[in-house]
Amino acid sequence: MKKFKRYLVTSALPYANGPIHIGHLAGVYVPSDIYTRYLRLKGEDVISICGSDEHGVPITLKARNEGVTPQEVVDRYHAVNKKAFEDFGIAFDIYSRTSNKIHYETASDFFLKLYNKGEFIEKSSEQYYDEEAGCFLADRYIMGTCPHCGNENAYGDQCEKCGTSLTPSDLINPHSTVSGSKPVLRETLHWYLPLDKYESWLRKWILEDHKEWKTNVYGQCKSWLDQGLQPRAVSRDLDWGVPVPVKNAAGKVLYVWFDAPIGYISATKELTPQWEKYWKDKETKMVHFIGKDNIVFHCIIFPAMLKAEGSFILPENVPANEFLNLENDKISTSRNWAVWLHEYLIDFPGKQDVLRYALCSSAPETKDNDFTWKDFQARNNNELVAILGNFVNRTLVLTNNYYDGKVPARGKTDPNDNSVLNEIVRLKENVEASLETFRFREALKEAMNLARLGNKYLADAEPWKVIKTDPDRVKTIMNIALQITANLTIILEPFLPFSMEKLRAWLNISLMKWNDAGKTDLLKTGHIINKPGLLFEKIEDTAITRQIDKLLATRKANEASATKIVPGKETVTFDDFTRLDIRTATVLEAEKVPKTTKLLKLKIDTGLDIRTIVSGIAEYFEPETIVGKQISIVANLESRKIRGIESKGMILMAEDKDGRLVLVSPADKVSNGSIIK
RNA sequence: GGCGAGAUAGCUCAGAUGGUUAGAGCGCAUGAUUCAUAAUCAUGAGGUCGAGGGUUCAAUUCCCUCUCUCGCUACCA
Repeated sequence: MKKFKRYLVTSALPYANGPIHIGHLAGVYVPSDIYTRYLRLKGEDVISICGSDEHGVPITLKARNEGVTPQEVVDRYHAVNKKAFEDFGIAFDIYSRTSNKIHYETASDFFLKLYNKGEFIEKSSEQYYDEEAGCFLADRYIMGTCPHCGNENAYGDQCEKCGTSLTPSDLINPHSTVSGSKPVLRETLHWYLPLDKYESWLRKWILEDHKEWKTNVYGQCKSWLDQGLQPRAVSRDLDWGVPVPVKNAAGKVLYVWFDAPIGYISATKELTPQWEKYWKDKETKMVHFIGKDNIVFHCIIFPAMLKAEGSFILPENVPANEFLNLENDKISTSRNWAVWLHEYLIDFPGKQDVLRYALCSSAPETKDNDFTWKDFQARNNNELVAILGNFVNRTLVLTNNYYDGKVPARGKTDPNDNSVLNEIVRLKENVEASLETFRFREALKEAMNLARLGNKYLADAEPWKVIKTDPDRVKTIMNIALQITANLTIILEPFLPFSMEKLRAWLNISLMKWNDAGKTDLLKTGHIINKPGLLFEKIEDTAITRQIDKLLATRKANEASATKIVPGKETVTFDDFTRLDIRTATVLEAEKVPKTTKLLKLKIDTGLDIRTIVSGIAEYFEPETIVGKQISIVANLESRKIRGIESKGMILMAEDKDGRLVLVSPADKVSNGSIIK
């Protein structure tokens, strides 16, 4: 394995439109923190970089909804998250933010460098524009009626009612949320990064030179590369972000995906004037900790940007994790289905390490995983308390009872003693090997095996019995138990920093180096230790029940809002109504449109004619069962080509709250083409 | 529909270039023990390794098809 002089560890910049939850922690920040602490313990030159990602449309939207400025929104969450990370013991060297001046400069410079090198393509396209407000509209700023479910408050990119993804032109009655006016298409100029230009280089760099990357990461990259890369716009029309630093770019900012990863660079600049040695020296190992949603940005796009710039190093590894679920349900900020870090820190004061332990133990390293409060409780009570806390407690209590807290001398050791002492080294090496390959669950398990080893040693050696017959032998036993305890303070330090600090205070020692681990004389004979307290305490059912009840209340609230009836629409005239030509018809033939999931191609008899309608109902109807059914259609809807098939009209469906579609049919058979009025 | 990842004991996960009884932790059962927060230690029960086919002397491990979960992507008038 190549040896590096220094390390640059980055953790995905949390988006500053909401607080941090356990999903972020398990996927990104706990692993990156363990890795960083381990490297520091080894005495490596390492810096850990993070900060708030503060640009982008969702923040401007949130600001608008709350009637405040975007800066106020990001100030709020930046403060909350910075403090929560600190309190939780995520030891970044810097937690910066992308609304900083230094970031604006860095991002502008980066853009300009590429611009001057001619790395961008300039292209104009048509975008929606609000003539009243005088600005271009992001998809999110356009609202209208969802063509799918009739929700009048659908966004231009997605209908939140039925989950359908949309483009603004799909909307019925589109209007700008800025001024309420009807948006028009207008030409606008943007810069594109031609990712396709880097495709073959990326292919080699990832697929050939980094076969050691995690399979989920490698596979995802391969999938993107095989699909072929397209030029990607690096700018957009928005007034919140880093302005595009060239002329004729008024009202344009860098696209958030372009400026966010540059945030790693600007944060490093802010941290140290020596930033370039971390970013531009081949002997630096850069590692990006991210969640799986970020793979494409960190493995494809950002490396392409760095490569285009020319002077930067590339990541050695991108150990992306999968997602964490909560009590069998996807974590969701908007549905409030989450355990929020800042709330956890209030509900479980002083228990940072318990959450760190629980999240690391079941981190979604190879597939999505589930966090449950019961598991959290079990991890604490059966492992931290029973195995680790208990071993430490018995050792320190016995030492205090027998020797008044003075470390006894180790005399002659027997074969079992020796194999236990050797085992310490072996475990240390195992932990190290796992950490180097980003297998944090395994590393933690091996580290805990040291406490298991200690418990077994005490049980086998039985000092409480031997003390009656051979007190000298007990000195050796307790010396070994104490050396194991001292080793724990090193090996578990990256995982449980708060508890190990406590333990060091009881042992009356200071923090040692990683390479001291494995030594069997960490505590000198005669060294005085202090009276211990409890390293961990049991978590009672009531505390767990309270958390589960909190989630149940959330679920109930969500269900109530989900079953809420869509509000009535505004009054229309009778004339409006009669403009719609709604009729009965009969399905003659039905077949699935090839290579689609939802589309059914139907031939129907409308009484007027036999025509084809394509409808997105294939998930709820088998072609065989729908043939012969009498249905209702809107016969005079303008025709539209779907998947190359001319669709004339629309089939009427009732959509249940769970999204299930049901045909709207006449109660008795009537002749085809009967008017519905 | 396309692509990627996954499916192994009640739970969380290892693992095998194909080869005698498939592993660990937690949970569970039994026994031992009392220094310790009813903690610990030992032993044990639990798996046709997602389903079906194929290749092979031999497959859970290789190949094919399928099902389910997650993600990306196409599609929904």
